[in-house]
Amino acid sequence: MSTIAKAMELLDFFSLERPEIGLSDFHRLAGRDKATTFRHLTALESAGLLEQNPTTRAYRIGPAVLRLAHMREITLPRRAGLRIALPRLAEVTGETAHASLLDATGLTTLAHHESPQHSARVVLHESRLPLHATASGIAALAFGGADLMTRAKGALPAYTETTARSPEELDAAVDRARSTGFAISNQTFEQGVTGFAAPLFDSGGVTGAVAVAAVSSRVTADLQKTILTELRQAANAISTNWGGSIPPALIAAWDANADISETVT
Amino acid sequence: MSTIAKAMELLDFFSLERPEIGLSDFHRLAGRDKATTFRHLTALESAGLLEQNPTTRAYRIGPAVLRLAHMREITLPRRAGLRIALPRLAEVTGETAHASLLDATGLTTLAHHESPQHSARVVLHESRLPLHATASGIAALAFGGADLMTRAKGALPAYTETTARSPEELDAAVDRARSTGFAISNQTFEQGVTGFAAPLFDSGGVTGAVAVAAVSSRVTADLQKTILTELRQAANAISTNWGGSIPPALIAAWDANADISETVT
DNA sequence: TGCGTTGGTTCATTATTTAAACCGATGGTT
DNA sequence: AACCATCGGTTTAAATAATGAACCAACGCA
Repeated sequence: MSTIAKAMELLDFFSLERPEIGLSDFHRLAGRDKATTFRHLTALESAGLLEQNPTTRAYRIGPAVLRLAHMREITLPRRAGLRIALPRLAEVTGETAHASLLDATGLTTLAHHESPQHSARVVLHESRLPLHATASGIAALAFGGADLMTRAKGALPAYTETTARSPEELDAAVDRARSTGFAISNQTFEQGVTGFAAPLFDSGGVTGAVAVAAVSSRVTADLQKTILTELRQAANAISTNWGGSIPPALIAAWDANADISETVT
Repeated sequence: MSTIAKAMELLDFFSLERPEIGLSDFHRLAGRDKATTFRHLTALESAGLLEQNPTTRAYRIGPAVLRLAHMREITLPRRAGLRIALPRLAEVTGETAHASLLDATGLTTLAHHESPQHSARVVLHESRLPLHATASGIAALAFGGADLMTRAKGALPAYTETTARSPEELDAAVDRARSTGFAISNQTFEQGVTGFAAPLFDSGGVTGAVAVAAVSSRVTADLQKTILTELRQAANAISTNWGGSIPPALIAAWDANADISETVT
């Protein structure tokens, strides 16, 4: 592994729950030598990707990422395309809608919108979504490249009792999504949450997914039909906005299943 | 120089004007070997900090920075503290207000607000501000550490005829800012723009600057007085919001110069 | 006092990075 | 159609930079 990759890995240890990490913690988390870890951290710091809390000396995300993120959003607007579609999706379905962006290792939540309709609604707290355990991930896998699939099969941690545990189970879920045009996950990532997702495309192919996270107990055949109809429209609108288009195979899958509305098992 | 630092440097070549850069361009810009550059780029890409435009194969900022920026903004809100102060500053002065964040190599614009009062107003198009040529930079230098100053003196590119060209000129400008509590730059970065700035503090010291960019021809003794008064209030409000406080030396400087209102030379 | 932390540093050993040359593909020119 | 420049990407011995065990100093605690 390159030293650059090793240094970058350190960034992955940050999360909303652990926004600041000290040298010794990094040393333990990464399982690398303390001196090595220290040099990596200072290198990242001098680039502005990290900074030290002046009182605790713990490391946290630095200001440079704000500049980079700003630049990306200006030159490659993604959030803008969600501003209409996502609130509508949340409002019409009465559930939580979110969109995420595909990268080398998984999905990153870009934006989400909660419906004010119900007091009980799904609240998202993870910004990184695993490919194998979420509807969004399955949707992306179903219409993404083969390399994505092999990477997804590399590790299959179980989040709930219904998470796909083997490559075969994952294949089955992905095949189902490919033939219906939607991924539906019944509490595979979080208890009590049923996910519905459709893939998103830009000019280069699959780049993410749009999804509805519904309270499982509220999902009826009717609601499911509404969600899927709306999801199809949202995926269309967002993909168009991103300079992509829905591939013929997906349109065919959607059309073939337009009237079928089997409820979640 | 560490290979990590070399790889990170590549990120600095991106700008709003140059949002996508190909391998050969990087090779030329960085002045490093093509194979080396390639390895750095792929390393950054696999970490998600970069991604390739699928059609042109050129590299651009990757989706991982969105996740990191999101996390930083959630756990260490900076923009939130500007939402009241910046619009007020723009409205009362009738000019463009902006705030920027200090990192290892310069200032990054965090947010800006233009006054609707005049049709002619300063429009910012640079997100990176040099320390030696902007009011914001001088303000940060005046109340920042010595290491910041040595770094600023490392390179002194001239943007206009009045940009500080020598370490001595820079020292003079910084000393002036230190004794008055404000940095005032007369067209040192862009023709026709006069900058007024005050430093911002968090719990660890100087972290940025708040500034007003005014159309030079409009600057009168009256307007300058208004700007400085408002700037002082804004710097106070924002620093407090960021968990910092104005150091006694700066309060003293402000108080000593409260009634003096020498116009820009 | 002594123990267990913390963040940070040193230096011989080792492994990775480096750069020149090379490759195939693409695109524009004559 | 042959040519030439340029593109992204790959291969090698040689050089440089990364590594990790041991070591500091400082802090908190009993």
